[in-house]
Amino acid sequence: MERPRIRDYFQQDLSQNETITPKQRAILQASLDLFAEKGFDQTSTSDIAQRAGVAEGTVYRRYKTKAALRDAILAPITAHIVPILASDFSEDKLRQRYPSLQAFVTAIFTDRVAFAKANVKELKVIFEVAAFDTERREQILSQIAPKMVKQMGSVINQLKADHLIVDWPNDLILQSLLSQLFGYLARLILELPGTEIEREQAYLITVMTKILTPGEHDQITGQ
Amino acid sequence: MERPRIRDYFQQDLSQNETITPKQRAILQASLDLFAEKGFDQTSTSDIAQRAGVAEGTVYRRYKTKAALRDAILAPITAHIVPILASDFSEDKLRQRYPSLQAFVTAIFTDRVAFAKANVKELKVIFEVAAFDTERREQILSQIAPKMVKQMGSVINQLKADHLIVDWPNDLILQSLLSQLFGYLARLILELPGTEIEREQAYLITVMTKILTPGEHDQITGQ
DNA sequence: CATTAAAATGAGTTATCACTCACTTATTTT
DNA sequence: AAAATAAGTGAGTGATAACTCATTTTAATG
Repeated sequence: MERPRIRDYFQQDLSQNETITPKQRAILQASLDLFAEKGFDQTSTSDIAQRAGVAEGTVYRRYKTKAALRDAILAPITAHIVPILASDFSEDKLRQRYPSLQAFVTAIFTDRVAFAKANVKELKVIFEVAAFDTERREQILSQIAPKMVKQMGSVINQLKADHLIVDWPNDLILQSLLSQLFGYLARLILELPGTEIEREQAYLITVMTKILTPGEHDQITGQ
Repeated sequence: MERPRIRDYFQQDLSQNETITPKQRAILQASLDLFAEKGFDQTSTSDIAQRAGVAEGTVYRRYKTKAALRDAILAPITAHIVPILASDFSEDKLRQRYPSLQAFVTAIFTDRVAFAKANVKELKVIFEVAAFDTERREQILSQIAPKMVKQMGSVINQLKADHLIVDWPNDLILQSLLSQLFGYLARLILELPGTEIEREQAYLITVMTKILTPGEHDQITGQ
């Protein structure tokens, strides 16, 4: 159940070249918390200073601008979200052959959901950027999407060869999987009321398995 | 293919009590456009004035604050999104019995997707508010969710009685449907690259039909 | 056409907030 | 322990942006 947190990768990143003081760490933590709570624009640098228990000048010691501060938070997310979401993940989970579709779906999803849970704040910050900054959104996507399509694609092809999965184009398969995951994450991030996480998770796996099971309804309708 | 637009309901709302001048209309339109493009905080009132072709003072004539301006845009959305998303919709589409699951899904989704397409800007503004304003999010949800659950629930029950749909709790059924819709809308709103709308829509219906078709995989797994 | 009311204007005010800098405190080096 | 370097401070600054108001323009009314 121990999941890597983006925070940890951040620490790791820094300790190689530079050191980070406790106050600077407090500033990063406060920024992350506040950006996730109120959004970037609604968070002032004096808010951050107050929450971190430092003077406002200290906020500007390491990071020249407020935007740079956000970038510092986002950097490890975009840098490590790729290995976590695709590569690293593939090493552990994608190499092996899956006996059943259910096994595949369960492996993938318990993993991804746990990761998301451990990094809700970071995801919220990255979603805010992606929502209104077109350039950055495309940049982030261009980092993540191709690798993911490739990695997952190979497993899907394997499952296709074993006739364990529906014979749809890979991008469409990924899309419906991601939609379900995305819908689940949205409820998680927004803390929608009446959400019983355990029950949902089990259901999510059932639904996705069902989507992917080969069957009679598999021809894609419409013109 | 003619879909009601939130804009129209807005106009309708106003013309009952007060009149709205062309300049005030231009201000509302400019606000909506800019809020959707850049986000609320990144839009200044002088931006709005410029886009609308009026003086900045004019912006403040009817709406005392910038927030009130956003509220004025949001009001008809939250007020009419309920009838459109649930009631009105139920009159037209939910009353009739559906011969097949596919017919049901197609009816529902072509409808909802067309509506969303016609109101992308409004949805974007409402999502921004919902993302960081907890109170408003809950308020909006409390308006929409129960009615939707009730309306859709009756149709789902009908389909259940005819054994046309999987025997899951209604809230879980709605959830997976909404996840797929939500995932689709996200791609639509964010204009993700490589999105072929027609193909996606057909696929969406196929996936949702598959989810809802009764079958062997229907017991919900997990502890 | 004259009068009155409403709408619109834009220069001006106030407040906020990102950011700076001269200075103090802590830490490391010699 | 003295000197040097780095970290931290907080009052201050400039710019921006929300908002006001005295005045002008437009529209409505008799």
